[in-house]
Amino acid sequence: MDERRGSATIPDVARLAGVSTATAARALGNYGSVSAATREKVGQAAAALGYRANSLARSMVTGTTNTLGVVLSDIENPFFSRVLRGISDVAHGAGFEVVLVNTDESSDTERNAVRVLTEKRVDGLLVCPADAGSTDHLRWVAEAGTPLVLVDRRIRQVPADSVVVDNRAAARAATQRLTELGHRRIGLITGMDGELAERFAVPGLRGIERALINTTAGRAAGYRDALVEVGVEVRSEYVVSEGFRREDAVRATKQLMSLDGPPTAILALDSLLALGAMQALRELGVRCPDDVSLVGFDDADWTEAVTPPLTVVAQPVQRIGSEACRLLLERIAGSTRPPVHRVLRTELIERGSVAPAPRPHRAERLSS
Amino acid sequence: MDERRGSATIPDVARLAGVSTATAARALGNYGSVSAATREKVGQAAAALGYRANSLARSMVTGTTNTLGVVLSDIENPFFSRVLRGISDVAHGAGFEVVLVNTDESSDTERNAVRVLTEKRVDGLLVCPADAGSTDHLRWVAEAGTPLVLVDRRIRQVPADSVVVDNRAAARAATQRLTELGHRRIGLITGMDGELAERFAVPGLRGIERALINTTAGRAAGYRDALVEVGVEVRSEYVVSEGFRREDAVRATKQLMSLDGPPTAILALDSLLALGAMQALRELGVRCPDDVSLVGFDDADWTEAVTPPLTVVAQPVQRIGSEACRLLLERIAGSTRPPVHRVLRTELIERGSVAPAPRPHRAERLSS
DNA sequence: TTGTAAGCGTTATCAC
DNA sequence: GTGATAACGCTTACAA
Repeated sequence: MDERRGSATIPDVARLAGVSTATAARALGNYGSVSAATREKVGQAAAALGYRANSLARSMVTGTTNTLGVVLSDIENPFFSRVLRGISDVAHGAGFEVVLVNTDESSDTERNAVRVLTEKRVDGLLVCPADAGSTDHLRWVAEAGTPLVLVDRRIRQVPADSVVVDNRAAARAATQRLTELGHRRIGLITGMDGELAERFAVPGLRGIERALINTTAGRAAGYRDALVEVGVEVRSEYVVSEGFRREDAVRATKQLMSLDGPPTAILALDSLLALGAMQALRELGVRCPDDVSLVGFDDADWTEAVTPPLTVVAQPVQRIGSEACRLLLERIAGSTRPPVHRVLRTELIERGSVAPAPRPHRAERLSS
Repeated sequence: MDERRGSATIPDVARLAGVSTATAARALGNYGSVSAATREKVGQAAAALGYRANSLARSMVTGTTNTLGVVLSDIENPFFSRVLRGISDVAHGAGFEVVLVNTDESSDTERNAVRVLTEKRVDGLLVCPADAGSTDHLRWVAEAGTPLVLVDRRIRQVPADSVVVDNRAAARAATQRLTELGHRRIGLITGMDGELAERFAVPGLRGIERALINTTAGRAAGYRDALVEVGVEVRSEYVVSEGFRREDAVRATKQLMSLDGPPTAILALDSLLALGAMQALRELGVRCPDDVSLVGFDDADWTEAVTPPLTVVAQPVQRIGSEACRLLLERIAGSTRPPVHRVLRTELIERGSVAPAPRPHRAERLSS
């Protein structure tokens, strides 16, 4: 009724109801004990004044905000938006709000976000760390006692729970499937940025373990594992890194197909890259899977609808978020057990984009 | 250094630095005037104690939180995740945090979210309203003086800024392109839920204006407009609403194609529905665009990579978010001009999925 | 430039 | 069950 700016406060309500502020507060906040009669009176007064609680004041004294901070690379990326969905569902189910920050893989932005969020006194933090190198801010958070869970990327130096996927095993399984079908010349589209790609540009991808925190690197390692298993040399021409966008994968694929002994199969390390590979094959007039088999990562919604339907490594994306949030809530509730590290399983979903290797001439096999 | 729980406060820092709390606060908060020397002293003391500001306390006294509340239907939906991206970029650029709530199109959840967010004293609210029917909570917000901007859906009863797309014109343009190419039997896959669909189940979609706030309804109206323009009767068999998921669109498409005079073109009202239509055509062995032309909404990343590349109505999705956020920031900065309603333009992107109507027998034309 | 002291709107601790 | 009153950590007149 009374539409004053700055709205009514508990003392206002108390005055109108003819009780003390303490009583009014108890009635409005549903704590302590209040008689039914006063509760009613206070409720009416509050309604009449259009009273709205002030969470800030409450948080100041209770020391809890019922808010979680979430720091991700890029919410526009379907992977992260599904992770966030998992987080959000669990959080809201438990009565927590979610404040979100995009880092765009910038470590500085991340550091700043973590600072701002702790200053806002979030009850806990979910972070998908941009860089495994600079982690002092995360260590600081963990050690300062703010509950923290690492999402999708684990960093050993940070003593916090984590939820990740076994990227290495996933890529290995996908590559194994291809070698089983006789493929020996298998292209890998990684999307790694220049710096990272250079680090791996050593023969046989041997630089890779150093950066296993990195999702892409883990997958690349799995690819190598599978090749080594069947005694195939890892050749650097077959590993291309042009960037993470679709157009980059188009270029990468064309580059692969223009090689002297072009690959008979391609593994694309995420769904956008797979999309680009698919587009490139179409543009080149190369038939999939007849001429080239294609395997992607992430079971995006289009993978089943395209022609041919794409064989993919599916990750439990939403569960990454929900599990992480669940762990965080346990910490917030007071759990003090040592850091937990959940590794979720992936699944190879076989659809139409993979076929046995064409023309498996013995000579070719040996030469690759 | 000193890792006490609950961390250091301004008085602690002040004591260590040998100054008053006011001075310390001024130094730490970068306001008022402090001599370089004291600033230095205070800074050192703060570092030594591991001081972190408490935004809650600051907000209590300043009355501003530098936080925006964002209420959307479903962050997992690529459309909303891109809207959010637009919001987030503008917000962070201006020093605001974003707290996000998913409503899943539930009006109750939305109402509750709005309450919680105002109690948290967000500086402004961006809402994509679930239901045009129950809007008292939004009116309340607007009238209580909390800046509010409606995103992607306008509600006339709520006196707030809004940013939307001209869905009707967009669908009309797409349909017009099809009629220009000689198509007369044009299927529409709307995805509307049962209740809504029923309301429109009157001949010629004449119930549609009543719910024009609804995105889907606006598009359906545009479809009708274009047909009416060329004197084609709107036939209800050609308008199917099986739901919003891909599988629903698959069913819907198969239903359309099994009609006596099956459509020669299909308009799918969002990107997931287009995906389903595409899948269904493949499963049916119907060639696109030779047998049936297909137009979708939203320029999703896969639309250019599939075979054939999909003709779509592109919306400036991210700009919906960024514009909305910009308007909100203006309000927060104190603008008191009357509500602004931005209507963003869409663009028909013609790719390979549309071709002239096959076998345009005069008889068929008239009969539809 | 610096210090004193009065709030901001709650909850929490006591008495009664 | 109810009422004073002291925090919570900060900003902000106002004075010095």
